[in-house]
Amino acid sequence: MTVTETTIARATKTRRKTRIQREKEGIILNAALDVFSAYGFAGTTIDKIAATAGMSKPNLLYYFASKEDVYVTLLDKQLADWVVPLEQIREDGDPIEELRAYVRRKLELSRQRPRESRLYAMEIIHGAPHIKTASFKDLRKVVEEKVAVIQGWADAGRITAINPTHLIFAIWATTQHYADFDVQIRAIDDSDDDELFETAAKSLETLLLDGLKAR
Amino acid sequence: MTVTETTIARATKTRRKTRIQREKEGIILNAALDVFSAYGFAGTTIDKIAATAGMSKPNLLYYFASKEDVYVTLLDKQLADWVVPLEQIREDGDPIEELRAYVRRKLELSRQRPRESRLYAMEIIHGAPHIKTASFKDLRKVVEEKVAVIQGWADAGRITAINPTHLIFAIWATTQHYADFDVQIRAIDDSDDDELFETAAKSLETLLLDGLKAR
DNA sequence: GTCTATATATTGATAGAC
DNA sequence: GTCTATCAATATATAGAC
Repeated sequence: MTVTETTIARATKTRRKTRIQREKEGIILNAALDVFSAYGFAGTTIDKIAATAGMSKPNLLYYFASKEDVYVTLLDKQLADWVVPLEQIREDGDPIEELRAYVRRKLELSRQRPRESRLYAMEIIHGAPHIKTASFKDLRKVVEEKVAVIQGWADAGRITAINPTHLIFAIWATTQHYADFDVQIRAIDDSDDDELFETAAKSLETLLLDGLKAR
Repeated sequence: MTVTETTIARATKTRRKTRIQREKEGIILNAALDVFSAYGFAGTTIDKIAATAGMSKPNLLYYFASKEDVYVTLLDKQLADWVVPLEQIREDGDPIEELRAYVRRKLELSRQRPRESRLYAMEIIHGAPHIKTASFKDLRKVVEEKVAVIQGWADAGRITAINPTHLIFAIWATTQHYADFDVQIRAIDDSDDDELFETAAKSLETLLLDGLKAR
């Protein structure tokens, strides 16, 4: 066996072990997202997560130090993804089209990742006890940046005057509502998934953006 | 002592006892609203509520049979108040003015009763395990009624075409956002309470209603 | 790495004295 | 009506065998 072969074998072995570990962690995190987003942090037991993930409680605790460890890992991941759609707004694009695309992205996330939306919403409603001040400062920085962009558009007369911060709040609120208040919406509206989200998208564009078109 | 006097004394005594009981229950419910809205149902302990209410745990359980009993009492109260602002929309009023007043009422509630808003939001996000199907049916009925009213305004050309159901969803989402996501909003916006809500009201009117004005 | 068994802590609810 | 003491049930986390 050559040195090269040995190196490859060792690297492969290490890599595979790591990959398996990551797979297990992925299974746990996916199960945890199910349970946390449905029952909240306090309402979730390690047993429930372990059962959902198809393993025993001590086995789960072999991969994560504690229930809080699992939760914070999940939350940090969500926080990182949180601002991405906002960051994608481009100053040099067409204002209405940029905002329209932003609303679409956020609504799409509500549809495709409602568990993440609910997890985040619950954490905020509870006063964000697990979110570091630094994370909020990062969010604030991105918001301030995009607020300046939108204000610039308004100043240039490319959209009508609006408070950009509250426009962003309104986009967050309306799009996330479809994930977070799903139960209530389903009790009121009988549309199937496709129809509901298509109608929501059109309605939100009309409501939030039609009034912004410079005349 | 005459019969009349005895009767009065007895009635007074009974009445006073009931009033005191109601006062105690009120103190407990207020404390419970504090704790439930901050920590959720599972995250709340009877001890925390009792301590906030300034009494012992067994004393609290003298007035309410269980933790769930306290919670459901609060939730039912909130459910009853929930649809009132919507019900107040009048078909024979000016459409934009009726909707404007509705937005104001909902925003005002977010400001003055944020705990109730958060309690309700958490219950919905968790899948509304304590809300009876009948309650949702009541809500649905009121929504359908007002959807017909708004649709009628649109059909008559008094407002521009919009999906009334999603307009109502948007009003709920945006107004409640200021109560439910308070922590996040405060991390982004430094305005004091008065300024924040005044700017929010103006922004929501512009965003949600300006586009609806018939032209 | 995964299991069973268990130590330790918390909590909902009750018993019973005053 | 209010208290102290306590029971019974859960749940987090660990010990230790395999």
